[in-house]
Amino acid sequence: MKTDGRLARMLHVLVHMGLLDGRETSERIALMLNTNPVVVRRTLGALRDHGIVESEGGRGGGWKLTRSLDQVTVLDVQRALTAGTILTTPVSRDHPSCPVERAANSVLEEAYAAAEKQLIAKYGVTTLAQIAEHAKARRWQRPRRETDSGHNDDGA
Amino acid sequence: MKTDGRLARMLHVLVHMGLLDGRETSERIALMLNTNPVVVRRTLGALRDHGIVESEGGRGGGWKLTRSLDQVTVLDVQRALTAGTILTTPVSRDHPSCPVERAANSVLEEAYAAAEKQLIAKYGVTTLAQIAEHAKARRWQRPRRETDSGHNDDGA
DNA sequence: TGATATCGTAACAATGCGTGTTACGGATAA
DNA sequence: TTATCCGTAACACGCATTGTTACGATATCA
Repeated sequence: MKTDGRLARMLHVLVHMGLLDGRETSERIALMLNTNPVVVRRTLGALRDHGIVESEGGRGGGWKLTRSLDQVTVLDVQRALTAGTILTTPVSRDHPSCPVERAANSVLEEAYAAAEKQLIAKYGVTTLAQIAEHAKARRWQRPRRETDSGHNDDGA
Repeated sequence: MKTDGRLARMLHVLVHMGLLDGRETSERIALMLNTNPVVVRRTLGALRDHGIVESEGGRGGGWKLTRSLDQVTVLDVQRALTAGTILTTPVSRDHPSCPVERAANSVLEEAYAAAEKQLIAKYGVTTLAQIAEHAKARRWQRPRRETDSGHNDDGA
């Protein structure tokens, strides 16, 4: 199953933006995410609509966080990306009036509701600042090699 | 995101098979699942490989449960369908050596691991017999209409 | 004013994976 | 020997994210 990589990408890049603390163009951000500027504008656009970042056009324009890293939770980003539920319950709709199918679906729905509740709880208490701290801790554990410029490409 | 409907379908049809308690052909099962026989054979084949059902070819052949409904859990079915994890953690792999990306991924992995643990716990204690009971209870709450033959089509 | 840098967005191809279909070979019972 | 059924290959389809190209709008700088 192909997963939706937007949340991970946004967490990644928002932390970078917070650490760099400046206005970044979609071009530079695309390099961080190993993709192209249009994808960046498309996805960051959703975050802008929810007040997490702001964008400015024209020369010298780009993207900037509207709050500090400790004031944005993973849940904020998730909600900005998709309105509804996070997990999609794998129900069947082959015979919607069949009591057996409904009973089977019920079990799955309950299980997924509980799982998602747990996800949301975790997302709600995790800030981007914590991710940044986590990243710094990792960096210290492994001494830097060559030029260490925040994000490095992986010889891909 | 398009979900994998196999688990729900298998739960649905296994309960029917347990209640009917006979050998069912992929053709008849396909009608229950509103699909075609090849899809049924394909999916039930995975369950057969894990000892949940058995199949027999030739005239009078078909599919049958190898155990009673109270001896098959939702987890058994899930495991038969997919070997690895149930949920797919939505990590990014844009710059695998970037500490920020790794830190973001870590958060997601932990959250999903906890959510999946909960799912598994629920799946492990839920048997097909319980689903069958649930279905009966529903049936009783709503008086039957017309001919009630286990599974009815939905005028689709 | 004109050149340049950036965003905003439409349009369309590529990708991945479960699903749907057709086809055909093998096996089993009447 | 014939009628069923399973087993499996092969290929098209649906659907959502991602990738790409293109072009218009806007803001800055000389």
